[in-house]
Parts: sequence; structure tokens; C-alpha cells
Amino acid sequence: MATIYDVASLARVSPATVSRVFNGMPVSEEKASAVRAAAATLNFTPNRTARSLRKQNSEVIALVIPDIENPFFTSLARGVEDRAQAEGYSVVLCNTDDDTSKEATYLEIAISENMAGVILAPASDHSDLTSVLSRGRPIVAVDRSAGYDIDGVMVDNRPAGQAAASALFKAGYKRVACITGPQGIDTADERTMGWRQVAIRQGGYVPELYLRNANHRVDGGRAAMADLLSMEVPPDAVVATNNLMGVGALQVLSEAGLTAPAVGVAVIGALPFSALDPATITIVEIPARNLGITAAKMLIERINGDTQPPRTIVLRNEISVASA
Amino acid sequence: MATIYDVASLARVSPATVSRVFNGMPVSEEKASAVRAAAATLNFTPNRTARSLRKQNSEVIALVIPDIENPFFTSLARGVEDRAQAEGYSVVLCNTDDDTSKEATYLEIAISENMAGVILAPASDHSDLTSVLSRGRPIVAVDRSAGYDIDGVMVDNRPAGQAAASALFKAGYKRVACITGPQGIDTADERTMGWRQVAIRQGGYVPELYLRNANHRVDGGRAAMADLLSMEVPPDAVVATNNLMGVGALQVLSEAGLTAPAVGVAVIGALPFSALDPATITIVEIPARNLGITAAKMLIERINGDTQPPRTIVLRNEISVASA
DNA sequence: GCATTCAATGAAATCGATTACAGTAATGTT
DNA sequence: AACATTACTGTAATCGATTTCATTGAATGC
Repeated sequence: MATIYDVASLARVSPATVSRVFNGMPVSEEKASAVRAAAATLNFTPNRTARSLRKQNSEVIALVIPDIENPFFTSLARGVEDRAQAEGYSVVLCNTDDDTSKEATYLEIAISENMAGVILAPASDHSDLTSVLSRGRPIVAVDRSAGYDIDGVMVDNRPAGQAAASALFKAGYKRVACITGPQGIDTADERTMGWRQVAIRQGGYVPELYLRNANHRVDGGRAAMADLLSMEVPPDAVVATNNLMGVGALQVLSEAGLTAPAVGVAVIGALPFSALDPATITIVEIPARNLGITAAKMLIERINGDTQPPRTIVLRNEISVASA
Repeated sequence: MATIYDVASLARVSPATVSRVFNGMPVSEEKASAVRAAAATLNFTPNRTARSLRKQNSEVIALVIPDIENPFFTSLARGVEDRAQAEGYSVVLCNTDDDTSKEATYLEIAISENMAGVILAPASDHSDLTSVLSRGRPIVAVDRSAGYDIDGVMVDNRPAGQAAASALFKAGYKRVACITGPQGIDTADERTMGWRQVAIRQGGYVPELYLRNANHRVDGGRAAMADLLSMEVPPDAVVATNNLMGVGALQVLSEAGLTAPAVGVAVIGALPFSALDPATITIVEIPARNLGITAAKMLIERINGDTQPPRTIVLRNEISVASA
């Protein structure tokens, strides 16, 4: 592994000059080309560890998400990555598994590796961000709020819940249930609230009886749906507040021989790999990729020295209603 | 940000002693506890950049994959991560987008960040691994082979192709098509070969006419399936050699009003979010998670000094045949 | 009681870059 | 001609840890 000293001695200049060439500082063309030639023959690339130790930062952004197997988050990740790449940053992905202690570990790593900043989809509303904040590293919350006064990029969750529920009532369903995530995640709570408002206004049944909290994954959706189906008076439609629970619900319904329009289904979040005819269910599209792009953009502004007070950007959802 | 020197002076010992305490070297209990107390009050964590510069390695594994939005790779990533966590390593995920130059960049980063090793699902068969190999860093190829004599973890691809095709013929279908990936990816080529062998032995049609190369994503599968359906004598069944192309094919079929058993479908690779009744399609399960676990295990053995000649481990698939 | 070991400790070198500072040569000013 | 300015360039300090080497003091052997 060639170092800057090897290059320097081959090019008959000082290490400082080599460094300058690689950092765009003024160097005579004569020496610069000697350095470039020497670097090429030695196959030299600057050691990022040394550089980041000295400069106290690196061109790497940490993206910390709760579930790497959820297409919503991978799509978000894709957005972050595309934007970051364009600005010369690399992205490393850290999976917390909804576990605040894993989350804390990754944040600690991000700091002590001098990473340029953090984009975080918090595992819960009691994430511990003190380590990041006390070091003054930029951080942006995405999808969920973190309970600190920091930058954030969210979607308008309550309207999403309202839209999903309204679409089903409008299609003629009478008892619209709701499968939502764990309490304490504001995204889930808000979407539920949206569903509840519409359901109450609609009347004709007791919404609370048809509300289920589940984990945010397929198995959670399955369990909740199975539970709903076993009711004495089961719902005739259901809103799932995230994509994976929606998949679980759809699976259980299809296994029970229930498909649209016998039972109405609305899902908040895209189902990219559902292989379903999109006309049969209502989808409230969450702009996952765009969340990522926007968060990356904000973070990079902060990295570049933007010091205005923390902002929260709220993105709009798109709704595509079942046509059947 | 507290350093080892701050801790040292607070605990009235030398920096060397602080380092020893944190690295399990012999230190008198008296001083050790003083150091621990000082570290706690200063909220000290060792700076990983400095450590890794000095030790010339870090406890981070790079996982380089072609498509982070493909559930197959995220499931694989999950396996890597679980194993790595258990051994005290962190995993950073790098997405190459099937682009060999992005791949090269990430490998370069992995090296110059002194990462402990690399797990690579190669973007193609002409990936450039010289930088990693010349530095002697451990590397394991996973899912696809890289054209170098290095460790690898694969699945038995040809039997997978055979199993998928056989299941469809056995169910009575006559013209079984195949939607496969780009040429030059051995995984795809082998699966295709398996399909071809069975199709030729079966006879009664010209398999080559029913073979389509597509990209490995949903849109590729859609395009190929649409093309197959437009044939004068369309196939009555299709094998998709990866999960996303399978999803694309299923979408097109369902939009055309064709579902099992009118058209038979077999997919190589799980469809975790399909929301389909699993009884209607044949799935050859690729043990994605297990690929990840195994690769991580091999890599960590190498990191720990294992020097036996390169090995390739081949994992078995499981087939679940459509019951309808 | 003296020599020998041994464990614990600290001072200083080290990893590979960046950068403050000082020095030098060339050019411009008056 | 003396001086100021500009524009490179090199020396050495620095980032924050680890590790070699020398030193100290205590324990052990005879």
C-alpha cells in the first residue's frame, strides 16, 4: 500500500506537495504532473482513515433504519444514496431492527468514525441522540420524528389515514377496520387518527372495536387480520397503516378465499412486489424515495454549514384508489 | 469529545495504561478502576478512526450488493448482519446498481478505510478485484462467482432450474418458457441451463424460442412476459430465474386475466411480499439468509487467520410445488 | 542478603494523511 | 536598487489511538 511519502520521494517533492495536488491547492504544473505520474505508477490512493483522522470528518453518511427487509426503507435508502452519490458522498446502511440499543451503537460508531452526518429513521420515540447532538454532528430524522428539535422529513400521515378510510367508505363498505403499528411511533399513531376521524364521522359502528396494534411486519399484519376475521361481526374492509402489514392482511384474506370486492383493502405505502392487480386495492403511495432524496439534500446543506433553525419538511402522498 | 489523554490525566495514569484497560491487557485493578471511573465521567469512547489507523484494520465488514431493493439481497444482508453482530463486527452495505465502476469505488473505499473484509455479490463476471486482492484483504463471493480463485458461497443453480421446469412439465404444461437474467451472470446462465436440459428431454417444442433475457428487475420480467404473450403460439407456463422477474411476469399475467392453472408459473427465489396464495405457484426457495450467514462465517474465519486454499460452499435449495 | 524474574507502567514512536508556519525565488513598485 | 508582494514549497506539528522499549519495584530462588 503506497503512502504519500512513497509518492513524494518518487516524484522528488515533499509529502505536503503531494497532498496539495490531491486536494486542489495551488502547485506548479511541473511538480503536479510529476506527482500524478508517480501516483499512477504506484497505484496510490489516499488512505481515508488517516485523512479522516486529521480532517475530523469523512465523506460518508450514515443511514440508520429499523428494517432493511422492508421495501419502504430500501426505497428510501435508494433515494438517499442517489442524492449522496451525486454530491460525492458514500452511504453506509445500518439496520437497527427496531432496537434502541443497536441504534445507539450505530450512532456511536457513526460519531467515532467521524462520519459527516446521520439520517435516522428512529426506532422509537425515545431514541437517544445525545451523543450525536453533543458532538454537533448534523442529523436529519426521516419518516418518524425523534422527539428532539432537529431537522426532519415526514409525510402527511393523518391525511393518509383519512384518504385510505374515505376511499373504502366511498366504495360502500360499512365496517372499516384498521391494522396499525405499535403505539409510540408517531407515524402509526397519526395514520390511525386519520382513520378514526373518518370512521367516527361515518358512524354506524364502533371503530375502536376494529382497531388492532401489530408489529410493523408481515407476521404482525397476518395475526391482526386473522384476529379481525374471527370476530363475531367481522369487518368488511380494512386499512393497513404500512405496506408489510398490508401484505400480511392480504395473505390471510386470500388464504381465506376473500378477495376484493368481497372485502375492501386499503394500504398506506406501496406494495412493489405484490404481483397483484393494482386495480383491486387502494394504495396511498408514500413517496419513499423522495423522502430519502429530501433528507439527503437537507443533511448535505447542514454539512456544508447551513445553520438556520431546524426545519421539518412534509411531503405529500398520492392516492390511487381501487377501481374495482 | 474526550480523548484517551483526558481520561489519562483525570485518572492520573499514562495514556498507554488507558489503552491497555480498554484492550484487556494486564493492568492493576487499582488503576484499572480509576480509568474506568474517569472514562465514565468523561463519557469516553475510543475514536475508531485513530484506532483503525494505528491497528491497520477495523471491525467493519463491507457487504457489496448489486440491488438493495431486491428482497433476495436484503435477506442475504440480514444473514450477514446477524452473524457479524454475533462476532462483534458491524456491517456496512454498499449498493452497486450492477455497475462495475460503482463497485470498484466501493471496494476502493473498503480497502482505504481498513475494513476487515469484503463480502461481494459481483455485478458481473468482469469485476475488478485486484485492489482488494493485492492488499491481501479477505473477500468472499456470494451468490455469483467472480472469476477469481477466491472463497465463495453459492447455491446449486442448475438443479434449481431443473426443478422449476420439471415441476411445470409434471403438472401437465407443454410449452414451458424461461425468463432469465442478462448473459454473463453465471447464476442466471446455470439456471437457464437447468431449464433447457429438462425442456429438451421433454421435447414437443423448441425451447430456444421461449427463452428471454431480461434485466433482473420487475420491469425486465414484465417486458419479457409481455413479449412471450404476444407470440403466435404463446407458452402455457413460464420459469422466472429470479424473484423480481417473477413478480413482473405475474403482474403481466394477472393484468391479462391469466392466472393459475390457466398458465403455470415457477419462480426461483422467494416472493416474500407477493400477497399471493402460495399454493398457486411453484417456488424454488433460495436460502438467501443462509447464504449471508455462511459467507459471514467464512469471511470471519479468514479475518481470524484461516489460510487454507479458497473454498466454495454450495447450499441446497428447497422446492415448494404449486398444489393447484 | 544478593541475584534473578516478572508484572506493571510510562515515555516516545508510530500509523498516513493534512496544514500552520517559515522560507525562497520570482515578479512588481517606486 | 531597495523593498513589497506573490506564489510555491518544505519542515514539522497534529489528529487519537496502539505498541515497542526501557524502567521500576516487588517477588522469588538459592
